[in-house]
This record gives sequence, C-alpha cells and structure tokens, in this order.
Amino acid sequence: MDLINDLDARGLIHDSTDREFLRSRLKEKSVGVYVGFDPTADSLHVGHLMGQLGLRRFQLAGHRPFPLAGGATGMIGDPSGKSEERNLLTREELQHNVDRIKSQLERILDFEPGPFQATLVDNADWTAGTSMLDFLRDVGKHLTVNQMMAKESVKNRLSSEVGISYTEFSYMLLQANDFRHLYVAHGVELQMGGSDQWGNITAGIDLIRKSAGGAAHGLTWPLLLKSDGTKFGKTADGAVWLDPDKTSPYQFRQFWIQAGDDAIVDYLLRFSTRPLDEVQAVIADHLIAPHERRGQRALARELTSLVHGEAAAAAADEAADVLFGGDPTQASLAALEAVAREVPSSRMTRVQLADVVEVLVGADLAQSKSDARRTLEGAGYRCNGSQIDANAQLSDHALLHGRYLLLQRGKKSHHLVEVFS
RNA sequence: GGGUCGGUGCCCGAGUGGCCAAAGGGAACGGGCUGUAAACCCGUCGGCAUUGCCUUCGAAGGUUCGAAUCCUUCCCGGCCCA
Repeated sequence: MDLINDLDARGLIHDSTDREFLRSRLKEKSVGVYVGFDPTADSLHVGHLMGQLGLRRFQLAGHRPFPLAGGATGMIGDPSGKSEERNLLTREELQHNVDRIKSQLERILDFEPGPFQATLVDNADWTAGTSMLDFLRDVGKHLTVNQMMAKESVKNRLSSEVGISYTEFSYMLLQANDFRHLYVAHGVELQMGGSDQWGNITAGIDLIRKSAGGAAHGLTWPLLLKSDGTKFGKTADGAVWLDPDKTSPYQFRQFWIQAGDDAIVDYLLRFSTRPLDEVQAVIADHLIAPHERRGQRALARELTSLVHGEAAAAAADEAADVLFGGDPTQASLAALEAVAREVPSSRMTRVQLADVVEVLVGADLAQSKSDARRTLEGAGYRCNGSQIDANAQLSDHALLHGRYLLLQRGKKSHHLVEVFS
C-alpha cells in the first residue's frame, strides 16, 4: 500500500492538491516535507503530535521531514481558526519557547545523517533579517489582496466584529514565504498541516508557482475534535503537554488510557505509527471486549514510549497497575518506586501523621481543611487501599515495605507519603 | 455627552432591609453502579472551628439595632438618543 492510501485509510487526509500527482511524486523520489509548529507556549501538546507523527510517517516511508519552529511567524500570530486577535508574545518569551520546542521536535524523528534525515529549521533564520521593502517586493507582489481575502481564515474575521489587524492579515504571506524558502533551499515540495492551514498552504503553493516557477503540493489532515465538540487534548486540568515537567509520563499515559470507546478506534488509526494491518488487528481485538480497553492500552504504551522513552512508559504502566489494579499492600518495592516517580509524593515523620486532615491538605488531596473533612465524611479517602474516616489514625496502617503510605482521593488522585522517623 | 437597564459564589441566574453563606441550574468533587468509560442514582460544593465565628453579593463611603437589598460618589458592561 502506498503512503497516500495508508494516510487515507487512517482518516488523515482532509484535503490535498492533485492526489494522483502527489502519489506518483512520492513514489518516484524522496520528497522534502514540512510542518510548522507555532511557539505559542513553551511546550508542544498532544494536539501537535498529529503533525510530528505526520512527519514521522513520511520519514518511515522514505521521505525527508522538515519540522519548522515558528520563531518568526510566532512574532505575528496566525489568525487561522482564531476568532480573536491574539496578544503578541515578547521576544524573550518567544525565544524561550522556540528553544524548548526545538528539543521536543527532535525526539520523534530521526536526525542521524542519512538519505532521509530530518532537518530542524526555524523561520526566524531567513525572515528576521529581511527588510520590509524587500519583503513587499519579493513576496507581497505575487499575491493579490483579493486572493487573501477569499481565504476562509480571513473571511471569517472580516465578517466578525473583532476584525483582523493588518499584522495578522500578513501572517499568510510569511508562511507562504517559508514554504518558498524551503522549496528553494532544500527542495521541500510538500507542506502539511491541520485543515485550518489549507489557506496558508495554498498561498505558499501559489507563491512558489509564480515566483520560483515550481510545482509544490499541500496536504491537510482533519482537525481532531472530541465527541462533545471541544478541542482535542484539553482535559479539565488543561492541556496535555509533551514536556514531562508539565505533564508527567504517567499522566500522559492516563490521558490515552482514559480515551472513550467512541474515540479510541479513531485515535489508533490516526496516532499509531504501526503498520495499518497491525493497527487494524489491535482494533479488532479491542472491539471483542471494549471494557478491557486493550486499544487504549496499546496506544498509550506506544505513544508514551515514543514521547518519553521506553523506560518511562514501562514505569508508568507499572505505576498504574499499583494505583488501579489491585491491593497496594501486595505491591512490589519496584512497583512502589515506580509509583513514587509518577504521582506526587512527600516525606513526613510519624509524628506528622497524627492529624489526618493536615496530612490530606498537605498532600494536596484537599483544597482546605473543610474540604478534607467533608470528603472524609463522604468516605472519599483511602489509605493503602482501605477507606478511612475522620477518626482514622494513619500511623495504625502498616507502612508498605516499611516506608510508604499510599493515600488516595476518589479513584484518580493519589499521593505517596514516605514516612521516616 | 443625555437617557436607560444591569454588575451576585467556578459559570449561568434568583434574591429589593432581618428567616441570606445567599433559591435554582450547570460545571466540579466524592459515594453507588461500572470498565480508571458513558448513562443513571445519592451526597458535597467560601474559610476556620467538635453547637459558633470570620470573609463574600463591581469599588469606596453613608443611613440603620441590622444591608446583597436603601442613599452618595466612582469604576465596568448592554441598549437607546445625540
């Protein structure tokens, strides 16, 4: 099966330029392909995974990926998919974000020298030094305002009350210029992105045709929405980040584990980089017994391993076994040490255990003492797996392996206390 | 600038002098059921405290024994007029 059919079967093609032409082009040579990532935060999140994995699929199929960090475009702000004008980041914030994101982009692709090696680029490198006059002559001249206003992203904002600033209106030109630069400098002839990027991509294709006399291609994937229509990748706690300091490998794993049955089949197809027939086997296996969530487990393991490494993924699995699987008092020391790495923990003396309410607040398992008391009242806490009440003496519980107490609020909040004397 | 309506707890939204920490709904959290799901049922949902106390109803003052509720000034938003 060729790459285009593979992407299509996975539901990853929303729109593309001439598909047959693209298909034959991808067959005849190793194509340079780029995806841009905007440095609006100091970490990428699961939403960006789609772009990173898209590049990975191309690399695995023998093409050359160019992840792009938007050091220049981030200065402006992409109006696509945004209903309001964005606030500009300071240069310092932006530089910080670009640095952090670059290191994340380096994880998923292969940068070792070779015929299909990935190349990380930053559009600030070829944009920052360009003068306004040069830009207007070299880029602006080739695209008409008429075309620009016809793009969906611009049209939406023109008809809304908030309008669009000249700055954001210009964003498209910068992105078009990026595409042309990569086309000329590295032979990149395909740009990919979410479906909201279609207008920006075609602007680049136009620019390349008019000013460089070349044929470039575009491909977009459907933007992922949750079944309730809200943005994918946002949980009640906020975004699910790729940065382990912002979202731990354990939490990252849990995000996928907790995917609903209605979504997981789609997620497997779109996020797994395993061969399609293997993915389909996983799906078939999953559908036999959805309640066992084999699909969720498989995808969680694959992605956690990809983003955080195999060791962290294994530790996260092990920690989850202890937290959700069974009796903590039966857990091995190694498993508890895995838990200690993945859930919040603290060290306390035996004496500090005396006041249950204080301990729960201190462990961040209650917002206030009142909250702790109320939740105790409602049998919401467990210590080492057994429910406790307001009169509980934590020191009565045997320490796990002579060291730990595992506190739990409800089913999903945990805290490990290491007790020393 | 003139007029008018409004600003209440995470959100929406009742409340027009004491019975108001403030109805109701949603979100959230906990319990039950379950599959670490959905739906559903139950409970909690300002803080501190073992009957009580403290801080909240845009802000600051004032009236009153007592104010989210009345008065004054200010700030912010909607609508209408200029």
